[in-house]
Amino acid sequence: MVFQIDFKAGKPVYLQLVDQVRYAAASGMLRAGEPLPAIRSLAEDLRVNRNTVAKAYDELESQGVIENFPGKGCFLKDNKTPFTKQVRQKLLIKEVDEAVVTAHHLQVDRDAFLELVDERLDFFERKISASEKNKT
Amino acid sequence: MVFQIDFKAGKPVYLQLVDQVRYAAASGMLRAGEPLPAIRSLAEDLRVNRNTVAKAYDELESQGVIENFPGKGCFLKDNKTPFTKQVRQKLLIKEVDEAVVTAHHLQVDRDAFLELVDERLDFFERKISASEKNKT
DNA sequence: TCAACTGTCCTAGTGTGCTAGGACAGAAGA
DNA sequence: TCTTCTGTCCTAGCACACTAGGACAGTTGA
Repeated sequence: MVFQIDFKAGKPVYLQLVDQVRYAAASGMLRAGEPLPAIRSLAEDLRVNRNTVAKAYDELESQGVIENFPGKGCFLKDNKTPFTKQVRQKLLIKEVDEAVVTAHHLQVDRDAFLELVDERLDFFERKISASEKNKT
Repeated sequence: MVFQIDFKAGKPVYLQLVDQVRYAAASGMLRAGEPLPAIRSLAEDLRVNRNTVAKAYDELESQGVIENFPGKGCFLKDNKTPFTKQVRQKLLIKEVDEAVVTAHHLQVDRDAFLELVDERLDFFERKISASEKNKT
C-alpha cells in the first residue's frame, strides 16, 4: 500500500489520495474489510499534515468507499451500494459522457473508443486476479 | 445556443461554460467554423462579468476546441488534433479509468458498463444527426 | 474617418479551499 | 489503570482561484 503525492501537480493532496485509494480498491490492491494506513502514520510517510489525510478519508467515507471508526481505524467497505441498478447507471452517465465528449474532440471514433474501454476493463480485471494470487 | 448557469452548483461559472461548449460541440449543436456568442452579449445574458466568459473561451482555446480572433470573434475549430492515434488514446485513458473505477464502486459489472457506454455513444450520434437535419 | 463591435491585458477585491497545529474522546493491550 | 494507539473537532493562516471593472487594440461596415 504505497501512495505517492505529487506536490507540483496542482491537484490538492487530499484529492490525490482519494483517487489513489479508489484506484487501489478497484484494482484489488485493497480488499473489503482491510485496514487503511493509520492517518498519522500515513501523514508522516507523505510529509503531510494529518488533517490532510483525515480529509481524504472523510471524503472517501462520504463516498461510501471506506468506513472510519474512531479509536479503531479506517477500513475498506464491502461495497454494497444502496442504489438500484437504474440509479447506479444514472450516477455513471456523467463520467461516461465526459469521456465520450473528450473522445469526440480527440477524434477517437466509436470503434477505437469501445476498444479502449474494453482494454481498460481487461487491465483492471487482470490487476484484481493478480493481487488475489499474491495475497492467497 | 442556450447556455444555463447554476450559481448554486458550487462549480465555477467559467468551468460550467467550458463543459457546455464542449458538450454542444460533441453533440452537433455547434459545428466547425460556426461562431460562438460574443463574449459581452453572452456575459449579459448570463448576468456574469465578461471576463468570466472570456476565461471560459480562453480555456477552450487552450484545449484546442475553439479559436479566438481579437476584433472578429470566437469560432469552433474544425477539430484536427495534432496528436497521433496512440497519444490520443493515452489522453483518454485517464477519463476512461475514472469511469471504470466508479463503475466498480457502484458495482456495475462489465456487461452493464459496456451497455451504458454503447447507449451514450448512440445518444450523442442521434443528437448529431438530429441537429444536422435541423440545420440543413 | 468614425462609430460600434470584437477579444485581451492589467489590476484588484474577496471569498474560500487547502493545509496545519492543539486539544479532545473512544478503543485496545500491557 | 495507564499508556498508546485510533479518528475527530476547533481554530487559524495563507494562498489562490474566481470574479469584476477600466482601458486598450484589432476588425468591420457605414
